[in-house]
Amino acid sequence: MGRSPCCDKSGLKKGPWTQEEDLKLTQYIRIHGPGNWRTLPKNSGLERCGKSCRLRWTNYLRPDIKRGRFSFEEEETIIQLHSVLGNKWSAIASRLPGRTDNEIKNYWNTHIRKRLLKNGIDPVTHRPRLDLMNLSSILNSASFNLSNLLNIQNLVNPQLLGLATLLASTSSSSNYQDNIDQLLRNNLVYPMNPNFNDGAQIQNVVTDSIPSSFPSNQHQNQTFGQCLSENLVDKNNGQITQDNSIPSYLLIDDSFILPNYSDDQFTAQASDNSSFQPSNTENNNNNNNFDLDSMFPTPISSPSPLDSSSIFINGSTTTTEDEKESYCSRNFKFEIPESLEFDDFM
DNA sequence: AACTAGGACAACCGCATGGGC
DNA sequence: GGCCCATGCGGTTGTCCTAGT
Repeated sequence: MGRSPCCDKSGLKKGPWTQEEDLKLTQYIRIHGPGNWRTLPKNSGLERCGKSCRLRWTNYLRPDIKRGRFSFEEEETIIQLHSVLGNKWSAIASRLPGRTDNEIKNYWNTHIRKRLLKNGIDPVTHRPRLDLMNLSSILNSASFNLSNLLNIQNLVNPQLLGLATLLASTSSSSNYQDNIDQLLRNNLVYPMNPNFNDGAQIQNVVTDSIPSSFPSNQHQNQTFGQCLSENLVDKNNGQITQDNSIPSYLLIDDSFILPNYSDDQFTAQASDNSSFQPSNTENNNNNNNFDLDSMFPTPISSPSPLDSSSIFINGSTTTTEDEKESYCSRNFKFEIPESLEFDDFM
């Protein structure tokens, strides 16, 4: 049986479209409008399959298509939507005016997906790659001395990996909130301000939840935090809430700053070159599962006290390459020695 | 300058879906 | 309800371009 072809393909042209063909198609649609794709080629004089005409029109010739490089905001939107919708490119495209599903799909596969992989994020689940996370236990294993062999200890902080593993693996357990709360109590993470499409709705809430010890009054225009979904924030009390539908890496990667600590405090460099030195409040939690102080040692590989990309400046729309590059990896940078095959971890 | 590998993106293919008859 | 057709969708392939050697 099998489905009959959409048109008789014998003698029909395939491959890249010529300017002449584009002109024919555009002029025909300008007069008759899109649709009736099966009969369009015959009526317009094109030796193309109707399906091919439709694709050419919808993906390339349509006048409302926005061409050119994706903006930082568009990229954020794609990542966010993909974490919720998966490979529903048309659904994602419907929320990005001027962008086609094909364009978004290509951009995902050629840019975003690779960047996520590079930064240890599974592009399908949007969670940290647990196989990478297992490096933590491997590195801590007394019977396994690869870290010494490769001098990798200076590149990967096992405890940070352990934290990520915990957050990822306990996303459906009650411990999850405990761990987040613990980090918040110790000012080791700060809820971040959304700079996102629906951010305005939750901006105030998140701002309110910034620890009082943080000298935010010095920087009226800058609030800290990133919360990619209002589901993460209880609008009534500003508390971070657990939502199992949100991939846990978002909580880690995009919802919290994991500052680099040095001498029990961290410094941060803002875009206006002013610096922050929030006080480090007392750690009153005696039930630490982690050695929190040592979780954020002197920056592992970054020369600056705190990678400036870890600060998300409210309202900032700057899109430097560094910012883009760091978007998916503000907190977890798995720097793998060149001598180590990245594919070995996959 | 020539060649090659990899990236980027346009286009294709097969299947799914929905509406009309 | 079943069939056919038009269209939509997502995965894959093909082609062009560019950087590196």
